[in-house]
Amino acid sequence: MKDFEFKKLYYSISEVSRITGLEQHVLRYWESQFSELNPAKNRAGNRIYTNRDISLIFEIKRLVREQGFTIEGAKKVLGSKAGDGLAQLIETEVAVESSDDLKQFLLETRAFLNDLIEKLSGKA
Amino acid sequence: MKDFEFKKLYYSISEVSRITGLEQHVLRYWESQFSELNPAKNRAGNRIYTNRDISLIFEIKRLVREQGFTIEGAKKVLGSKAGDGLAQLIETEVAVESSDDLKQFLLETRAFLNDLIEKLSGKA
DNA sequence: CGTAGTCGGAACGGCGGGATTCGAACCCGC
DNA sequence: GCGGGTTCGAATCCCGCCGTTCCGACTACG
Repeated sequence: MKDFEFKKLYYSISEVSRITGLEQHVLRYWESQFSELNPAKNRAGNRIYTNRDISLIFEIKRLVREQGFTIEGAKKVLGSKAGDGLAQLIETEVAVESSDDLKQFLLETRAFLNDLIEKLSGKA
Repeated sequence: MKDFEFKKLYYSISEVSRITGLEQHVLRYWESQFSELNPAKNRAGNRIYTNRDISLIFEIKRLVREQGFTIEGAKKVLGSKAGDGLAQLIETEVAVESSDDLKQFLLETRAFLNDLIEKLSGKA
C-alpha cells in the first residue's frame, strides 16, 4: 500500500472534484456563496484545497444535496453550528482522555479506512 | 374578550390565511405538496381546517420560510420525525446501499480524519 | 515546446415555488 | 330568488436560485 497517497495535504480542484463527486464549476460556485469555503491559492491563482476544505465541502453537500436545504439555509446551519457534525459524533462515542488517545484512535481508524478504500477501488 | 374565538374547532381558508400570515394560494399549494396536510372539506368542497392542520402549517412555515429548507427537504424532515437523534442521523447520513456508497462515505470520513490528524499534529 | 489543467466573468438555462387569473359553484342576508 | 362575498380547481404566468456553458488567457509539466 502506498502510504503517501493518503498523507496528501493539498489537492487540486480536479482531485477534489473526483473525491467529492462535484463538478469543478459547482465547487467554484459554492465557494462564491459560502464565505467559510475559502481554499488557498498558489502563485498561479490555482486553488489548493486542504483536508479541512474537503471536509467542509462534504458537509455542504450533505446539507444541500441530501437534506434539502437551500444555499441560504445551509449557510445558517453552518454559521450556527460552527461545523461539528461528525466531530461531535466521534467525541461523544469515543471516550477521549487525551489528545494522544484521540490521535492514536484516528490513526488506526485511518489505516483501516485506507485498507477498505483500496479494496473497493480494486473492485470498482 | 370573546371566548368562542379560541374554542373554535374549524376554520375557513381565509381565517387560516390571517392566522398564519400565508396567502390562500400558498395554503392550497402546500396542500398539494405535503400529503400530511389534508384538511377536510364540507359539502360545498370548501376546506375545513382543524387546529392540528394549523399547527402543521406553522411547522412547515418554520422549515421552509425560516430554516431554509426546500419543499422537498421539509417533506423529509416531516416524514422522519419518528426517529431519534443520533441513530436517525447516522442512518440518514450513511445510507449504505452499495459499495459505491460505502466508498463515498469512507472518502468523506478520511478527509475529515486527515483534517483532525493535521490539527493534532500541529498542537502536539 | 505541446498539451493538459486552471482561471474568472458573463451569458445562458431549467425549474422550483409560488402568483395571478379565470369561470363556476356555493353561502347568506334580505 | 337576488345580489355580493367567498371559495373552488385548473391553467397560466413569472422570478430568482442554482447551477451550466462558454470564453480567452494564463500556467505547469513532461
